[in-house]
Order: sequence, then structure tokens, then C-alpha cells
Amino acid sequence: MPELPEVETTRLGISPSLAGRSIAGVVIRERRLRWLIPEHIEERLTGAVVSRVERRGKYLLLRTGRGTAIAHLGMSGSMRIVAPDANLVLHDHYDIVMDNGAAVRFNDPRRFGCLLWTDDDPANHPLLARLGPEPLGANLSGEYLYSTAKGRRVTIKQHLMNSNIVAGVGNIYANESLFRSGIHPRRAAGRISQKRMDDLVNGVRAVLTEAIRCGGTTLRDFYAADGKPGYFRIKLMVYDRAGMPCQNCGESIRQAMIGQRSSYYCVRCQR
DNA sequence: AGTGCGGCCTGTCCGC
DNA sequence: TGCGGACAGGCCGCAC
Repeated sequence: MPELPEVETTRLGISPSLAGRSIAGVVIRERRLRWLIPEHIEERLTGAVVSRVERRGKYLLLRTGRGTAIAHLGMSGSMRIVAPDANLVLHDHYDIVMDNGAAVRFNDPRRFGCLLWTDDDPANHPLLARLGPEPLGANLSGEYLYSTAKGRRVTIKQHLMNSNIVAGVGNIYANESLFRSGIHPRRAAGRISQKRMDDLVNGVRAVLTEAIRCGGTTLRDFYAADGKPGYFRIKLMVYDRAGMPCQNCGESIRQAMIGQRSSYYCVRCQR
């Protein structure tokens, strides 16, 4: 579920409860996430002061004076701010308890998320080192997409979803961005003009920015740190709309698999 | 080097 | 009502 806007919504939701505070303890009920939560993480985090909560792609970075915790929500993870006595529910895998008693509680049915630790600059961590530019940052441009696509035979949708090319664009927002910029998801990345790549970058930025403003997209199990769902779903133009009329031209929205991911598009608006 | 696919997990839905 | 299979928002790591 969580793509960049949902991770950013989570960051905005947990940050006020963490930043500037000291961690009183960590409670781990299930270490078997995508990777085992390292044995030493309770010791590293307990007593550490969180300087700030950052996001890189879809990774959340809890920066402390001692090092950085790296968290990912996977496909089904979410974080909530809970009171000390809040009842546990199924798949509540860990709590990071702050000095005021409030805690960040991580829930993840599919356990594709992770919680890792690095003493080093997190930018050097193997999971982050090769990530492409932030889609909402200054380093993404049509020129960049054009030059990285040169000679590639992959589809533009796969290129856009490749985290080594651009960080954090997942399936929902790739579909939506391609619709907004009028590009067919199956078009070969290497055969798209720089002008159209400019349009695509604008589409990506517009979709992500608006989704963040809406608190992300809730399809079934994404909730922000305050328990509220995201409201971008009602603004989706193609994702999960197979067979429904294109809101621009009325053509029936198609669904097809591209690189094992469900893709949605309008054959009239996207070429 | 670039590309394609299996795998990690649980939950849900659909067809039989 | 039960059961098998496909699929779901991510992404690593391997084989070719």
C-alpha cells in the first residue's frame, strides 16, 4: 500500500511526537519482518534523542545522536501514535516508546516492512545508496529521465517505478502520472522525447503533491498516524478503475499486466 | 549491464 | 460453506 505520499503522511504524523524527544524504550513482539530486526536495536534506541524524522524515497529515517533507525512500511504497514495503555491488535509488531509515554506502534500484516539500524550516514546504507533522485526534489527533470532512458528497452512505467532511477514512485502513482501526462504505460522508455519527459515529471510532481495534501490514498488498510484514512482515492483517474469510463474522454479504462504489476490506462488519452 | 522473475508474508475475493 | 488460486500498495537478489 504505502507509496511516497503515504510514507510522507506517516512522517508528518509521527514527527511531532518524536522529534526532540528521548526514547524511553522499544518493545518488539515480532522480529521477523522482511529482514530480522537487529538484536541490538533496543539498546541503540533506548535513551537516544530523536533529532528529526526524515524520508528518503519510501524509507523513514529516525535520526538520533547515535545513529539512524531505518524503517519501511512494505506493502501493508502503518504507524500510529498510541497512548501507553492502548490495546494491541493483530500484527502490532513493535512500539517505540517516548519519554512522555506516547509510542509509535507499527502494524504490518504482510511483514514486508523493515526496521534496521545504521551507525553510519544512512545515505551510505546499501538500501539507500543506489536510490535515484527524490521526485519532489530539484534533481529530477525531464532531461534526467530522458538521458537515463536512452537506449533502454523497458517500458516507461517500469522505468518510472525503478527506484534506482526515481525514488518512491509506486504502482498507483506511476499509473496516475502516466495518465496525467498522456503517455501510454507500455511505451518504450528510450523512445520518448525530452519534451514528453518534461510533461511526465510535471505529472509525477502534481500527483504526488496533491496526494500528500489529501493524506495519501487508502485502498483498504492505510491509515495515518492519527488513524485517519487518506482521501486521494476519490481523485484517482485510472488506478483500480478497469472498465469504468475515462473521466477525460469516456473511453473504457483498460487493465493489463506490465512487469507483473497491474496497470490502468486510457487508450485514447495515452499514446 | 540490463532485464525478468521468484520470493518474502497475510488477507481477501472469486470461481468452482 | 469450503477450498484452491490469483492477486494486492514494495523491492531485494538471483539467473540469464
